[in-house]
Amino acid sequence: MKAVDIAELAKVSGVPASTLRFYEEKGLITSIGRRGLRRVFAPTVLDQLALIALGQTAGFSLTEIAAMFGADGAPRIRRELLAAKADELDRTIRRLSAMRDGLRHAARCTAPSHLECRTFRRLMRAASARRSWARDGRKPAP
Amino acid sequence: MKAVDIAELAKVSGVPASTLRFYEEKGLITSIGRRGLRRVFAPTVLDQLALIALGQTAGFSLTEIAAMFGADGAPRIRRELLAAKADELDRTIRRLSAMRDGLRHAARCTAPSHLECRTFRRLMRAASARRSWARDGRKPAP
DNA sequence: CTGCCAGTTCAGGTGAACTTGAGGTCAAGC
DNA sequence: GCTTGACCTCAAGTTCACCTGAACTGGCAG
Repeated sequence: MKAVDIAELAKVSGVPASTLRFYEEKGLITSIGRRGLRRVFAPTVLDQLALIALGQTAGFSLTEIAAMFGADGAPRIRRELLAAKADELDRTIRRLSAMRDGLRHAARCTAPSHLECRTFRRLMRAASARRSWARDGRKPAP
Repeated sequence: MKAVDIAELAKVSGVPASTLRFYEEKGLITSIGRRGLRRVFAPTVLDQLALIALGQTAGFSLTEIAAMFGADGAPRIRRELLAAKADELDRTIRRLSAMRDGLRHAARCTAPSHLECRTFRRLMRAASARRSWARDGRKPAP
């Protein structure tokens, strides 16, 4: 496996050089050395980048993702963390699904104003209720 | 219906006073007057706040939400916009579902490193591929 | 040897959605 | 009448994930 410089890495990964530098500064990736001033990366960085992309899509912050790499750059992922994120995603998905259905309904609902549509108002209440207990961190009793 | 001052509105709506002021500045809500210095709001603002919360959960930005109110504060929502957002949500949901399933698998997968798990690598590839064409705005041919 | 050009560092900017802090004001209670 | 405390304004700060620009450096072509 041969080393790649930042331009090549940017090209094959699709990640802009500026972002690669930013990631290195944040400790998400590591350059294996320099050729002159130029960073040189091991090809395994591609895996790390893919992992970063994955983590982002899953909703992890860059800081959280950084914590998932060992000093060697190999992923050290706690499985409970993954399960927890999966559960979180599940909740998000449920919420978004309700939202999508509500939007679909509202889109074809014939009430003169959306405010007069029951489904729409139910959604509105749900959304504001969610915010209320998101503010103080507790869910009201059902 | 009686008017409410900002403290009361904050209490019943769960939205901090600072946020209410911010929303007013952004044109999302309107105070009906002042009592001394204090803002006084019409109770209908509660509906607007609920609508804002709804829009946010649906993924609209505050600017987009602002555009959904007429000058009178009554919602003027283009139905096509709702349908479009519903479609967008649909795509998001699909993506997140795949992610959730992948995470669940990875959480109980017994491969020594996640990098050696097929499912995990498939997810990784999907995530980086998605980013690549998100960067230049086109989806590769299937 | 010289000059080019793609890389480098470092400071600062972006935008979204708010929050915080300093200093000012006013209606109400004593 | 004076104090108090909640609200006011305006500027600036915060977080996240980057991007931009200016000034600089070094390998390589000629």
